Amino acid sequence: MSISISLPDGSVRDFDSPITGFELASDIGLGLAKAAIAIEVNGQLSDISRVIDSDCEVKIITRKDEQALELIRHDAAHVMAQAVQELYPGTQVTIGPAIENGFYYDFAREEPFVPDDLEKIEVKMAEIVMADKPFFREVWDRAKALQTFRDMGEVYKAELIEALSDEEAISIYRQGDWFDLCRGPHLPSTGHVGKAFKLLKLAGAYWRGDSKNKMLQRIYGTAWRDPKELRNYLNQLEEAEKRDHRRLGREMDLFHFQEEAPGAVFWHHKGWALFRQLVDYMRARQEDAGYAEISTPAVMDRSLWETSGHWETFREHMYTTKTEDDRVFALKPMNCPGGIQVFRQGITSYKDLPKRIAEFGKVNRYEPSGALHGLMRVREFTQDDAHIFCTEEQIDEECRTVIDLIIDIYRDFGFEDVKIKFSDRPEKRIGSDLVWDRLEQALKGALEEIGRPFTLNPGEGAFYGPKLEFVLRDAIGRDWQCGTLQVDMSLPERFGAYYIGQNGQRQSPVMLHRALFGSLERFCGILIENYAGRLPLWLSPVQVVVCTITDAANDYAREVFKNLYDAGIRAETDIRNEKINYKVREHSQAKVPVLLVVGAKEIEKRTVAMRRLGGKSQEVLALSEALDTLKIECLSPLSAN
RNA sequence: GCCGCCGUAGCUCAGGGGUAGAGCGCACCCUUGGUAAGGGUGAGGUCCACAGUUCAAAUCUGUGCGGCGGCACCA
Repeated sequence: MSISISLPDGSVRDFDSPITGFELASDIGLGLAKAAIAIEVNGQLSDISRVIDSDCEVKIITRKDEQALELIRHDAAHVMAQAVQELYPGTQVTIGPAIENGFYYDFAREEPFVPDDLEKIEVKMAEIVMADKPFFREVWDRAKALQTFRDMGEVYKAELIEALSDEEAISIYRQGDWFDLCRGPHLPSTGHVGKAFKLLKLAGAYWRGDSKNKMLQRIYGTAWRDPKELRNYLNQLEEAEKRDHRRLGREMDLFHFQEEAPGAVFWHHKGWALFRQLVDYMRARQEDAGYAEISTPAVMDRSLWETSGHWETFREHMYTTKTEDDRVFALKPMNCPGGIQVFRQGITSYKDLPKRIAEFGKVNRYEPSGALHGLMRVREFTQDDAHIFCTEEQIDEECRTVIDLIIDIYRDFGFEDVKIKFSDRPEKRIGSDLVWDRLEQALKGALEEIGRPFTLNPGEGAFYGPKLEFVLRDAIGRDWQCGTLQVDMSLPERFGAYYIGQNGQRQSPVMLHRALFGSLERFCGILIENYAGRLPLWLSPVQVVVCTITDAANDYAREVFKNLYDAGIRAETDIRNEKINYKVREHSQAKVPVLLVVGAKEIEKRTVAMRRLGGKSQEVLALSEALDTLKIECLSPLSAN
């Protein structure tokens, strides 16, 4: 019997009998054998001790490889579990995978862990790592495994074993006296975890991710190849914290929240300036794209929500109010029912379709308290909503136009990386399966025609129709869901909306629901974080501050300001009795993109000293020249097109 | 909603069973200074709310509200 193993460099090695990964590495070189921590067999990561008994492609994994991180993290989870069980006897282990940037382990224990426990656990983990116990893999008989874990009182592990299919091997990994049910693979020994790990936070997590189940205690940690990488990562976390829109919102005087209005934004003048910019921009884009803007009531009678189906499918998220005369009203959680009422006025001919009706609608949704998060998840927000009423034949083109518009608009805000998710029928839905078939087909068809890649999100559609979601990636690699496009035949029918077809008969239109920013509030949050507060000039709440060197320049500063104001630039003057250093520092920290400094020299020559945010130096320009430059730079991308 | 942590000056935070603290900010005064903090003086607090324990509660206990980190949710 001979086995031939091909290596990544293209070479092939033949062996007379099965060999382990370690033996293979030794055969290649002693240095490699020393560095080897795992192998990849036909692309599948595996223990270094694994026996190779057939022809295959093998890659020896060392600490330098990307896969090493996954192993280190997974092993760190095991080491943590052992540490926890040694420190807190009676604690049950459940699952503990490697995740992006780290790992976690879920434990079942009556008493809660407290933050101080993390330090103790870390110390114990370090001991286990120092002990450098080898990981041994064992395959157990199902009955034995079940019995063993049950005897140990590990009911969650027993449940996991029961859930494993018959053909799946029940593997156990042992590290010293401690062992765990685990699919593997693992590093050669606990020592390989190294020192670059840190426990980060405690959290609750439902068993198997289901809120009907018991809540477990999760401990999150991070682990890296070496302390330098760890430090790097921790710095990254700090940096991310600095661009947190909630912190910047306060520092830049954009908005605030307070107890009496949980999940609702108090927009300050500067934040509102940003918000208004977004609305102005979108309004112009939509007008160009043939939309007509409307506005509909915030509070409407219950009967309308019963007709729309919201009362049935969405009620727990709706704010309602009962009036003196015993009528029940609801605060709108969506704009679509209102939009349909406008469409229903008068008689629409097929010649009038498509009708694109837009609304910057403020909606209120009673979100679970734990979901609230700054501007990103609120209970009251504004959608750049629109409803396109069209014929079934027009779905395709309208969808394609919307998709193009979204992509184009995101680009104007600096987001190039946009992903699309396609969601089909959910369990809780209205409308017949036949209609769902047609709508899903139509939406998917439009997407395919455009030729943009998309991923499938089964069962995640809206209750009235399938949808697309547009996910953009920000400057530090986080994904945000913003735009959405939904196809709907149910609501128009429910409300008896119709148009007169070519044959003179009433027809029910198709309704496309779409939002591009999604929530204006959230989009503001995303922009703030994406730019770390340094918004592009056209979006900046304060574009220019005119700073004086001494109060002899006050009049000139006012004149410069007047010029800026007349040019439509959002400007302020700073004529306080402070040194220029102080003013520069303060406005720089407030992320003002342009400072114009004026003193005696500038007055005399009618110039300004322009300093840009982040710049080290300044440029002295004639006032008129500075105005011309700024006028152009402050324009929104709209005018540039 | 669930688990854990937290709530003290405008902000960031220290303290802690018996007159409430710092830095920054703010006000006033001095200073008119050329590109990331000039100096001095001063004002500012129902220590989240309610209940309980106690001679005495900002401090301990409970409940509520809110925030933070996760989980679940995001139609």
